[in-house]
Amino acid sequence: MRFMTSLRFIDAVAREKSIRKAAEKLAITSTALNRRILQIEDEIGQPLFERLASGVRLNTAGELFVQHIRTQTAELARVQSQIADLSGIRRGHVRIASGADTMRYFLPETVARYRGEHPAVTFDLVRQSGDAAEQALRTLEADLALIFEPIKSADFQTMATARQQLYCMMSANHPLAKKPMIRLRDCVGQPAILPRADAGLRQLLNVGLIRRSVELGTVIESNSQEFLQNYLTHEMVISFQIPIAMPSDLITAPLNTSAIVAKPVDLADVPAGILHIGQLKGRVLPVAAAKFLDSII
Amino acid sequence: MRFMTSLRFIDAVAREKSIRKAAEKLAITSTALNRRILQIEDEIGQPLFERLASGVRLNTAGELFVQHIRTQTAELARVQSQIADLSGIRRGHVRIASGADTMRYFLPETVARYRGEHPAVTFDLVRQSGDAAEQALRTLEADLALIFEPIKSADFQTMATARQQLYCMMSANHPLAKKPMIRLRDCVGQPAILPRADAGLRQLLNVGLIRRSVELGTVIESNSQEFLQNYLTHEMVISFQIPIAMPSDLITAPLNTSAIVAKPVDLADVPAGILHIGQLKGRVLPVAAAKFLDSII
DNA sequence: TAATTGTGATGCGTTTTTTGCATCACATAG
DNA sequence: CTATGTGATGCAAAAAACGCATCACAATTA
Repeated sequence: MRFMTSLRFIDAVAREKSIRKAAEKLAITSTALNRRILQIEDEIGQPLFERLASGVRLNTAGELFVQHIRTQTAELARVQSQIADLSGIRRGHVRIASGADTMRYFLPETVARYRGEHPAVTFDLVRQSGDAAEQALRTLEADLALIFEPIKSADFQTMATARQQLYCMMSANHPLAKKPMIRLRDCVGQPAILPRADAGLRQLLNVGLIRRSVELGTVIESNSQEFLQNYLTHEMVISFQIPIAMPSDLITAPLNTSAIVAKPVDLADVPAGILHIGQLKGRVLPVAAAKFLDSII
Repeated sequence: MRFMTSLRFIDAVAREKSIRKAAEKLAITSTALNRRILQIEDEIGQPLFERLASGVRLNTAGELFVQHIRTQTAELARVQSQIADLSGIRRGHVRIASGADTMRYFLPETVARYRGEHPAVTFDLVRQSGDAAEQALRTLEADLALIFEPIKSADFQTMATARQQLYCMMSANHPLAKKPMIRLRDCVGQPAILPRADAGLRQLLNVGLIRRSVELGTVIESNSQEFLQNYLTHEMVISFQIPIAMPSDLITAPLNTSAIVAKPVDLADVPAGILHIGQLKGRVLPVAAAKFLDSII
């Protein structure tokens, strides 16, 4: 990196405590090195080194500046490696960070439909917690993020939202399965298996439970959607889910022979949560990502 | 700052989304600007801009790099202003950050003795909490720090230590004043005035109190040493202090007519705390500070 | 005390880099 | 098809960086 040359030189002189010695290591003459230092000191407006008979020595200003140089150098290396990691990124590529909710049905369907129309566009889909997804936007590791409640960062710019009512899921022969709608008080003491605390769904549910003073018998926590749903066929427990993470026929055709049923939770107990689709605030998205976002909206 | 030129240029092009427009604003020709950009892109190893018919546009790598440029620019400005603030700093100057403990007697005596031998050396003495003193070392606002327990940062390099036994202070006609040594159980329920929670002494004392299950009647908290000590003559309360913060004759000549007495707390109840004298790890101190440090040791 | 060694600073001619002009190739709008 | 705007490139001029020789100063050595 050309523009770092003078800074590297100053760092070298600080380490060697001698312009001539540093010049030798840097394979230039001492005069050239000396003049670079004088120039920087001139621009800073005050000396960075004390001149001694035995060489040079950083003064306090110099220590501050060298400290700055070293952190900047490390930062630059980090950015460079991050850019190098990007080299595989093709144009016409969309990178999406999302929670597990949308990875089951919504994103597979949406991406497949889009790729049907634009086969040249490729995708990266990273399953992450909401916090991690926001972080991925910030570091430009992702173009879009789908986050189900709550949005924590002011850097997140919501481009579209979808209301998602909470559903209670259970085996078809569970006592609660006969009700058309679930109240939280129906669930008091029921053995339940829940997503972990970092999931937006869990946080939404917790608020409702506290408000209604209802305690569940939480027997299992897992961050695996597949586990939560498949476990329902093995033990008489309840779980919770949002429609976007369920097979569409579970709600639209609830009279089928499926072993698992989903019943809506009364909105008076748990209000609908909001699924946010968004990007990093202020960022101008790559064309492919912007087009895909349009198609979702 | 000369070495920032190419970076400033890239930032300008990113803002203008056009090399020619940016060149005009920067008062150079578009060819010069174009070549600077090509050169940086060559060094990075991949393009930072997409070339469109209507101008240029950052790609993802470019966004990362420009993000880096902007933070670096802000950081540089911060360092520059910090350096500018330093311009008043004279050579032969020592900057010390310390808690209140050492400001009363130890530092006045030590600095005065040193200045007797080296009248040209000047001093800055800043009274701070332990945490703040460590921070001052890190930002190079101080050369040396004196901290009485606990050291929290790995950046702190202890150069010398002094064991300090805890003393209990009270009015000379306080019931406890007759004892040659104080046990914590003697203090149960005694009205006490204590330093605030960020003082090392308070933390040391708390550990002892919890271990011995002793509760004091804490009537006043203050971060002013003067208040704590002078208040003892007005109300029958106890306080605690370490020798370095007390007038030397309080301990060496306890039979004088002073209205206030100090009695050691049994080491089995509260172990001696350690006063750390140190600097920022890895730093080469200014000559004056190094010499002064030697004289303390 | 005097000579020697090692340090950073500086004048000057040379080399390298940067810049500006003219021009090309390309895309878009009219 | 033309006109306008864009970034890229060859070439010569201008500017900056460089290297050599040398100076001034301080510390060390003889």
